[in-house]
Amino acid sequence: MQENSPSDPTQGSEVRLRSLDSYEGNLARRTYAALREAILTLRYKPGEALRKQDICATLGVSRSPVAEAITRLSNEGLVDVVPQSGTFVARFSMEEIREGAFLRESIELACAELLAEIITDEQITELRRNLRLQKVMVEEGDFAEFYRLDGEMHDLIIGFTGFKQLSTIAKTGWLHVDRARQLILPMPGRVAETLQEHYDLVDAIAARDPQAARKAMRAHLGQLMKSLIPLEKTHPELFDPS
Amino acid sequence: MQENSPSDPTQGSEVRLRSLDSYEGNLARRTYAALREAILTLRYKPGEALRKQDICATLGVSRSPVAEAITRLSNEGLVDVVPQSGTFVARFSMEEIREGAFLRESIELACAELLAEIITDEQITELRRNLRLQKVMVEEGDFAEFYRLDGEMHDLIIGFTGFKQLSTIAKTGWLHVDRARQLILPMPGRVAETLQEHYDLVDAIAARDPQAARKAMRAHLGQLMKSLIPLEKTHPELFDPS
DNA sequence: GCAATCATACTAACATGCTAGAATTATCGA
DNA sequence: TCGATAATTCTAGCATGTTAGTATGATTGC
Repeated sequence: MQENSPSDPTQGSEVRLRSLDSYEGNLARRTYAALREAILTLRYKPGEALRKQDICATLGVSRSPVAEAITRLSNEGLVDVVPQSGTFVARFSMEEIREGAFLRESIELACAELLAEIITDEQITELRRNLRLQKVMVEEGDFAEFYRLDGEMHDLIIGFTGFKQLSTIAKTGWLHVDRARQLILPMPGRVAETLQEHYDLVDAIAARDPQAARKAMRAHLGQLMKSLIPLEKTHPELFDPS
Repeated sequence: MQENSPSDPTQGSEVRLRSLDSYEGNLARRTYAALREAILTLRYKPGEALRKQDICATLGVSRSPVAEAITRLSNEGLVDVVPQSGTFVARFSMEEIREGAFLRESIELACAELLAEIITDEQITELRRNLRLQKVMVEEGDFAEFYRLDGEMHDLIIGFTGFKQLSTIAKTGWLHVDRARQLILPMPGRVAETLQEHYDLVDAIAARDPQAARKAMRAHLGQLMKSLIPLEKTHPELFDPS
């Protein structure tokens, strides 16, 4: 379990957290953001213990903001707090991943259906602009930027409904999916397929066809889940024993 | 704004919070539960300032658990924290209410659709048992118990999908709707209609008819929203200026 | 060598002191 | 009388001391 170099046991935690300057808000919020990013990018490994003292020392803050940050992470299910014992990065759970995908599907299906009635031409243009950028990134092989645009597109779709909080909720449920997705090496072929699925989805919305939008969204998320399921066998140590 | 009796300004806060013995978990969690209940039942009025000192004194705890509780309430949008100034019970916002209803509709539509394929006979029996109890409560005029059963039925529907967290998320979005619903005096006629809508919904699920289930769910939530919209005019002081 | 017990070193949880900033009130000036 | 300014009193946010419970490792008894 101990993966740090014996010669310098503190190094591991120092390099994993970005400086708080990178974030905004009060100390607690920034600490939360730093930890969250480190967990989602797997710089903190599932099952690993979270050492408050190290975190305090690394970030240069006291225990208060760290404690508040951990409380929030616990609410999101990214860490497990064991009373009087310790705090651990949550392991993956295929159950939670399925649930997060189902939640997002539920929300986006409803949004896509609603949008098919109310979407404006400008909004369609914005979606298509995003798609063009996605295409460029696929061609250039910049997968990181592609995934960022992917997330942005989903955000746009939800945001166009006019609801302000919905995107946050969809993303929170999506956290576990996103973390697991870090383990998948992006394969050019699959990424191209994903892009095509995005085209289908936007086309359906632009055509103001709710049924087609639903179908496209289902197919898209179904493909993603298909790529995640094998992870439980290839990385069993990162998953909840269940 | 000051509604307490001038002769005893502390009384107001004392009677509004139930003893922490009523809840379980650590102090912070119990404090959160007590405050949450008081806010949702409108014992704390929208717009009102939340006095930490009073809360500490009333519950007999220090500021730490109260601060953590308020942080969680802030995440849920039930209170607004103004830095270095104060914490206030969030006012109603028709926008948020609509959004909460949309979220719940999204989730339950997806659940109802899924259930139409996988629901078991025992689960249908359990839903029908709940409906019979609802009917009794309508006949006896026990609206509080009726609403409890209402919530339980929605929980059953979501729970039958096998997803564990979904119900929590649906409820969190529903918070604002539930709080606003406290303002509506239950009218026997409307409650009977609601019961009928519940029958329609369960019938559609039991008939394993996803389309009918969707339609019934839509109609049900649509009726509820219709009863909430007038509140903004009848209780403008409880709403966000927008 | 091995199991049970005890001491030590951790942790989360809670209490409390302190600080900077906002809001309110009181004071002053015209 | 009224407007501007200064003092007081709030608050959230942060730091830190304290406590109780857990896990680990050493020690003892056999």
